[in-house]
Amino acid sequence: MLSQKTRYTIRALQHLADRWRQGPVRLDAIAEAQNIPRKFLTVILSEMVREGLVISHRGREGGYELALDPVDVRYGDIIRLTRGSLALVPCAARNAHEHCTNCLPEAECRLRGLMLTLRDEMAAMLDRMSLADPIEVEAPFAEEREPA
Amino acid sequence: MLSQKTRYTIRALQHLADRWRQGPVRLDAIAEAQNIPRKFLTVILSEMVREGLVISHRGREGGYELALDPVDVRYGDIIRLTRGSLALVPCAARNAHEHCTNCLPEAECRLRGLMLTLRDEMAAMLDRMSLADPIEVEAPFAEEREPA
DNA sequence: CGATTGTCTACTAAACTGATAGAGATATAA
DNA sequence: TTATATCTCTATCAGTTTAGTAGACAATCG
Repeated sequence: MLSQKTRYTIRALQHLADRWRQGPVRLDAIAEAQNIPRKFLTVILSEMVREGLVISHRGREGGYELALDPVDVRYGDIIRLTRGSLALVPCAARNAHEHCTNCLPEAECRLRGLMLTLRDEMAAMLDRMSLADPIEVEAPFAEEREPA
Repeated sequence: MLSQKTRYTIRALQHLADRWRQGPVRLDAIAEAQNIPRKFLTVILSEMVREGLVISHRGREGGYELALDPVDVRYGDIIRLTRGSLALVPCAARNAHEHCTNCLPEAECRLRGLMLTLRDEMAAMLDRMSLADPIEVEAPFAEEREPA
């Protein structure tokens, strides 16, 4: 699962991407439009500024804007940034590799083999899509109803 | 990330798959070979028995065996079972669907759109692979060394 | 019987997560 | 130069989840 924080981050960045080159967007505007707790969003956006993905302006008329063209911000990058890695298992991370605890030697671990392949497939897709892509949304699933 | 428990589960099932039709395998044998804490493994295997994936035999010469032909146990099933869902976000689960908290309406959420596509890709791969597949392992990555 | 092996429920310590508090820094403009 | 609007940073917190353990119990075999 992506953490709530990662999800907020992605939606905040999408919000900024949609307003690319339209001047700074205030934190409160993002929080309200995206339904993200205000205080939590300050933490998230400050982090994005530190990471260089977002530029901030203080004072009147201040706010946030994307530091890069949306087309250059790929979802894979965002997730790697907030989560450390795309992999579903530490030993399958290609960037932030770590050994798993209580595992087999990596050279023998089929779970690792499988998870590496999966990671690469996920990466291929997530690194193909950027904040500039119009993602088609899908209708919500029919609501499951409580058994009467 | 997959939880440690899910990883243990998968490796335990792989162990049983490798010994399919060779009689019951004792818990201690699995724990030792797969480097899984003994007591924790009891919890895991009992759960698998309850789910019907594994059959147990008590007493002398007892142990565990897979309840199905390994070819019929797909990785997607195992993960759905232990983790509830393959999706990276609750609203993108096709089986165990749940709304995300503090999100946009699902019909408008691009994060959901993206995560649904990703989920489907992951599912395609994980449901194609079964415990019977010989997964090619990959050499461990070169060790990063501490800066001197 | 008694040794062996699995089953079940409860419990716990540690880590993580989501969120908030509040003092501080900076920019603008009147 | 002061008032105000904004963002920034560090600390803290309560709740949940996770990994793992304890220990009494049940079944099977010889």
